[in-house]
Amino acid sequence: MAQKADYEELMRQLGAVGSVRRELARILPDGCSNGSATALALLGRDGDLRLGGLAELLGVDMSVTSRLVTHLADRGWIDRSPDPADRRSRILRLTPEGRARLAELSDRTAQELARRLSDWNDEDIRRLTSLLSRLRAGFDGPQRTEHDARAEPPATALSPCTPAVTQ
Amino acid sequence: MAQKADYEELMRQLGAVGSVRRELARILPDGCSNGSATALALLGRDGDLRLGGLAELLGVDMSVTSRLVTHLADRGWIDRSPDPADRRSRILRLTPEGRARLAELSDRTAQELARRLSDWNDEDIRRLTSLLSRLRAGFDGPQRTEHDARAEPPATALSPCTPAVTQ
DNA sequence: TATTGTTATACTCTATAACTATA
DNA sequence: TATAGTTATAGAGTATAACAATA
Repeated sequence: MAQKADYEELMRQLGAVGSVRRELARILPDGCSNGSATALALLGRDGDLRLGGLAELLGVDMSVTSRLVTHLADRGWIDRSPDPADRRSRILRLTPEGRARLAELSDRTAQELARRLSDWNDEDIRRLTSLLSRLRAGFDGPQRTEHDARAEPPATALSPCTPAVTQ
Repeated sequence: MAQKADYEELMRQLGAVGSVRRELARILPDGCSNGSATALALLGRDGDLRLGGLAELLGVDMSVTSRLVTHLADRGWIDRSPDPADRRSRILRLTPEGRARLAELSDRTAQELARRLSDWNDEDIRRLTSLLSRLRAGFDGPQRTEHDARAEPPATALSPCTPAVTQ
């Protein structure tokens, strides 16, 4: 186990991520919150999803995701086709307009990050991404105590994109 | 400049930090939000601060900080003594009760992080902390465009605690 | 005049709970 | 009975703007 001071410092830096995200959101166009942008990106990367799956990827409650999805559908960026396998669900998919929107968002975001992180090399960025992915994996699911940790299933749906190797 | 896909993935992982922080906040005692805990930690680490300085360290507006500080003072965890150098300001300082509270919070947080990140070694944690510190540094202050970036002063008050070396 | 801090207000994001429809 | 999703509501957390006191 690491030193307590190391954990404290990690906590402080995690808190600062909030202001970074708010700053990044400033460059997004109208109708595109951070949540909208993330949802579009996930649908662009992972293809068709159901609401629950998207909620899990976003790391927020289904109720939050439901309203977000309504927002995106109202703007014509996604469509919701019936799920033939389960009539309670619908399949979420980017429309061509949504894909164009996503491309624009990606451009803006990449441009802003390149500007803000001009002194970072590719390796730095990938390393941070990988570590954040591992961090998230550690917080998946509800709290399992140290007692039942080994009995737990390996937590499927959220497999990080970056392999998350230690080094 | 990194690949656009790398930036996109970084964005997604930054978004996930929110749910990690919410999960961590669940173990905090009543009256202690993430903001309260962070403010106590900063006052514990950096000693006396004025409201503006604390706001800058927290990365939020002074109005937000003002209410947070009132909350902490109401609970007797900090006191606000007059600043002899500037009668508009007050000096914020942990009380003994605040220090005890902070110790308890640190214990809980370290315990929870140790549990969640049981497969992390000290080096992993320090690396993530260092990278987040650099990330934050890149987003300091208002947006400076690439045109006036060099004319900008070096942004004093927020020197990251971790040296933020590239490796 | 400019700066430090406070307060009022509104906006965004989030979870909880009650509900509907389907499995 | 259990699950997927929707909606109503409430609670954090945040910024903007108007203001007071002081520099």
